[in-house]
Amino acid sequence: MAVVVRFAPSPTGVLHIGSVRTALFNWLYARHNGGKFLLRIEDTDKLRSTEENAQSILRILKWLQLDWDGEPVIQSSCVERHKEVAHNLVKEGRAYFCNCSPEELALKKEAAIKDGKSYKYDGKCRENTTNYIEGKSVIRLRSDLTGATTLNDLVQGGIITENSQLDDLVLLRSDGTPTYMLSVVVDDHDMDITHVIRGDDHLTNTFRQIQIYQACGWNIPNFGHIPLIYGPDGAKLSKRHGAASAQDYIDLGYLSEAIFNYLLRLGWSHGDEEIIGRKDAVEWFDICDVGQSPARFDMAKLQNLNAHYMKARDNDSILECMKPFLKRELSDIQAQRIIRGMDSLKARAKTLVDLAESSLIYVTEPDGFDEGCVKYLMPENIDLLKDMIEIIQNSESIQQDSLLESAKSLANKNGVKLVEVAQALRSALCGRLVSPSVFEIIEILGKDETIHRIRRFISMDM
RNA sequence: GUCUCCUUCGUCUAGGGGUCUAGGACACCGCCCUUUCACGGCGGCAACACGGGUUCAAAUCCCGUAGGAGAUGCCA
Repeated sequence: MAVVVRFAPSPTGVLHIGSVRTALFNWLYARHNGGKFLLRIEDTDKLRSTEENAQSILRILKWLQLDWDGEPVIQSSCVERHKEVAHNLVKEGRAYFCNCSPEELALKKEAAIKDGKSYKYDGKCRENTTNYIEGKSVIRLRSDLTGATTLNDLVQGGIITENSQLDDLVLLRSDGTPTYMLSVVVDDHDMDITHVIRGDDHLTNTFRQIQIYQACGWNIPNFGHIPLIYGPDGAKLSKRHGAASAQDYIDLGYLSEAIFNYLLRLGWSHGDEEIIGRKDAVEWFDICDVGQSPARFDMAKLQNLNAHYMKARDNDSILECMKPFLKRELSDIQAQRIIRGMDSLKARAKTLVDLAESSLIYVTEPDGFDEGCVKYLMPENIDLLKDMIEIIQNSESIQQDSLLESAKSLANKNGVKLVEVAQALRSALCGRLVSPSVFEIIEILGKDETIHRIRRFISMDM
């Protein structure tokens, strides 16, 4: 049987990082099995859905290279079909018109809670298949409330639920629009979905949906419910934990391959493998291997992975990725400097934000000096810097190895350690005490810029 | 409240009855490398939630307990 899966986000907000993982697992499952990965935009909540959100979801899937097959299905365009299915169900006696008002129901619910009982619709209108009141009636499924339903979940295993736990769910609202429960089932059936892989939060809904499948006389697809992603405190990951949307992580300076690898390893593993690229992921992934327990999001591990993938990228492509974080245009000479210094820069950065920040040394002279730099404006340090200016000026080549040797002998001559010379230079050139090798920086900056920055530093009054 | 699911180092996980004095990775700590900070190398700390069974043998199977999460909408 050919595998057909789908990712069905609703464009009522930004794409949650947990949804991205759901998309990833669906995509991997499809690609691993040579099946199809379809997309469905669930925009039936017209009030909250926006075109902008829909576009941003597509953009993020593209960013992660989770390519989908065919055109996305827009759920709102299937509404007539959903209605038709609901009304047919009434005709067949599998559903009915319920004329109970929301107020009436709310009262019953309140009473049930007061009695400490769980509320379920009492089936008052169960026999009504004829009296449809426009604008008032809803269509409810006549659920089978006897026996039990068994779900063989691909991730969670066998789960049995007593049907008596269910009640007659609403299929069509009083305004005539279909509910989510109906829409998903109809669309998944119409799209020939064979495997529904989705978040754990839908697990209990699945038993209701199975009843809809049965009422329609349709084949029930396979289900796989993947655990939700938690924040560091063990609650569902959300905005209050900081970054929760995919866009948040893009803005934080993470590479798509780092996100891909991190999300994949969250709840899934392949022996001791940690660094897993797309090719191996497709080859190794199986939904059955996804863990049953929820995982907490660990930013430190993501950062580690991101650092790895930044080093793995070639310098030109990493510069392109970093540009948006620079928030300024680069001249050719600035770009060339950054490229030359990139190997050293990359080794020190966890994110593109870090990288952009540290690359600034090749873009402009320091626009401020860290507190610790002041020390290097003491007379004896200024003398060292003046000597360095002379050395640099008189050097035929400012190749970093020879500069290092010169600095060593200068330090020696003055009875100080090399670190004194290096930190004085670092202060002058970078305005801070942390950077790649100062001699590398000098080599890349060139004689003129280096001497300019040192003189500027010496003349500073701090 | 009711129903459902989950529970191995701080975190992600390996483990599917004996090979477990429980393995890997991140984080953390120490050492080495070193002009700073990183990178890298080496080493260390650290876990089977608890209680009962089953078995010659249990992290692994079963049952409870506790804790956590989700669902219980005319939201999706």
